Amino acid sequence: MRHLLPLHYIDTVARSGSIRRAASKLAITSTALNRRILAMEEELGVPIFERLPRGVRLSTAGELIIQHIRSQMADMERVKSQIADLSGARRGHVSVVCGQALLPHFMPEQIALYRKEHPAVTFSVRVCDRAGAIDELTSFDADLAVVFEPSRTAEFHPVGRVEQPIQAIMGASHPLAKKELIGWSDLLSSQVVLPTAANGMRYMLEDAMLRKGDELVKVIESDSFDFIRNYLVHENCISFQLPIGLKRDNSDAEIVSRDIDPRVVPSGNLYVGQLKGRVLPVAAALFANAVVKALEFQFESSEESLASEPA
Amino acid sequence: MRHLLPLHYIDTVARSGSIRRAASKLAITSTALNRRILAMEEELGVPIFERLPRGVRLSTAGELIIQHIRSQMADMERVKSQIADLSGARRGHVSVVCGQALLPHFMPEQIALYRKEHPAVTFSVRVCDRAGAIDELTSFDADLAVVFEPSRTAEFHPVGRVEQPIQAIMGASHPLAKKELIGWSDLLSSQVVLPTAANGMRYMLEDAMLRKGDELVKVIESDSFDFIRNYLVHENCISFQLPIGLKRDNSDAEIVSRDIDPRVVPSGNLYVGQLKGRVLPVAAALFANAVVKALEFQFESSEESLASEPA
DNA sequence: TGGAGCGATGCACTAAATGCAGCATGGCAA
DNA sequence: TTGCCATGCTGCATTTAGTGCATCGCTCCA
Repeated sequence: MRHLLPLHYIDTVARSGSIRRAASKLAITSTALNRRILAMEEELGVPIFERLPRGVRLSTAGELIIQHIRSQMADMERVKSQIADLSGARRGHVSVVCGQALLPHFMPEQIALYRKEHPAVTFSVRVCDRAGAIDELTSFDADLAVVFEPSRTAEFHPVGRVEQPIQAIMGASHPLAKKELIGWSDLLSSQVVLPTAANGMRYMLEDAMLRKGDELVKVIESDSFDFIRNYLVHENCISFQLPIGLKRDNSDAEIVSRDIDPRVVPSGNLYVGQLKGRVLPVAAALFANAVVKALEFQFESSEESLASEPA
Repeated sequence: MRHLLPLHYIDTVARSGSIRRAASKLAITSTALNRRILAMEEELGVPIFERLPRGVRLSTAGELIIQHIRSQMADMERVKSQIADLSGARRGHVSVVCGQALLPHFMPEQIALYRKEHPAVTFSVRVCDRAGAIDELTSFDADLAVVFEPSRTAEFHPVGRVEQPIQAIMGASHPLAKKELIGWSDLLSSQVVLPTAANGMRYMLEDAMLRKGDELVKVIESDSFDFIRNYLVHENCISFQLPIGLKRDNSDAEIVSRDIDPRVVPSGNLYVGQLKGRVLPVAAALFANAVVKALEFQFESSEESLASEPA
């Protein structure tokens, strides 16, 4: 799209933090880019960027503009996707951010299922913590977010929700593996491996500790669920995971999962959501729909799917 | 704004119905315009216009695109207005469509009041019937609509509402001027002057006739309230007007207004609204606010102002 | 104090956009 | 049917806008 090239330029400069860096990304000279930006600021009557000795930064006006630009570019994508939809072939790109629990089973399954129906639709999947997901949505870098206990913002518009009780996971030989329900004293007497602070489960566990006035024995902290899971094979520790991140038939030979007393750690919610006020491209909207349906089906929730804005 | 010049071109062609006509409006040659459009369609991969022997018409894809274009241009105005707002001076343009009842007193007062606070804000006021108002909103030709009983659409997002009982108006010497409350039999025995079909009051009166199974004696029909009012001075007829269209202190020497039995003609609603999903420029949003407040104050309604989208 | 990185500017150059004249086409009225 | 008009489209010369190169002045940092 030729006419929003200038917009793309500004966006790139804003992301790069310097005109020269942006220029090299855009494969033009810094001169040309610089002058386009000057011209823009000229006709706008307001500087978009503050000039710093080491580069540029968005001015207050620039913040407004960049938001407009990103929404404009995203909306153009939506229009193109709708046009493609007219001519029969459903094509387009869906950009999803999600928590790590979605990575092992749910997301791959869902995307594969969707792509079986619409092979011309491409996907990008990025991992995010609760706060990062919102950022990705507001910067229009992601169409959809699937997050456990997202940080509350007015920007986040939930389109689906399903309850997810946090479960304890451990190596098959762990003593607690014999119990059906894990209580608070079990947790206190165990060595625990925790996800890092940005994680939604960690957030809820911290909350539980605060209420109980006790501290868990944190021996290892990691931002990788994959690492955590594999570590439990080697040492008798306990960690945590959401049902959606576990094999559905509990067929993992190395790792077992156990319910936690809900009075100790209450259930959290897994949300599917988008940026408030945005109209998604057809492909993304349909995928969101499919995901919400799948969640409700898999966890036989009695929850109604949240009402979504009319397209 | 240079970068949305091409968009403006397409918009103008769509409105003009022919490339040559649009070109002359835009003060360029038809050649240049034609080629820009061809280029656009080229990079979009889809024709935007259908070529007819007498000009062009939007294709299905074009309909989608024009909607996108208009929303983009309107949003750019919003951004510019917000930027102007940053630098202290509240400026911008507010485009309002409203019913005729708003013209004699309410709108002039409100706009004058607002402009006293913000002299740099300019206004355009256009008169519309119930359906036309929605069209103006969806084509982004108007920011706000103030309409009596607007036609129901998902596109219309009400931000304020006030009840308006339809009143009977007549010359001061009319026999019914002696009565306080006008009943159905009074109306049937009178010669009535009616607004044309597109009008909201007419709509409600037709409804009343339908329910009663009686027909009023329509001697004159006009789309001008101004004409109707002045006609009543010359012949003993009855017509109708909303309270908001009448002098508040009932100080008109020539024309008197009387309540109508609410069992005969129920109250209608006057709505202030905008296009659903749109974020208004600061000036327009603030003006909308002021208008809603004024309506509620003037008619001492107990109604709450409807919740509006966060800006 | 010198070097590195940054944005801004003067100048020559290239590519894109424009205007002019003219083409073919399809409706419309005589 | 026939001439006429308005329409969208195209080749060519011209103008305009965008680009790249070399360079300046600035600020931070080692």
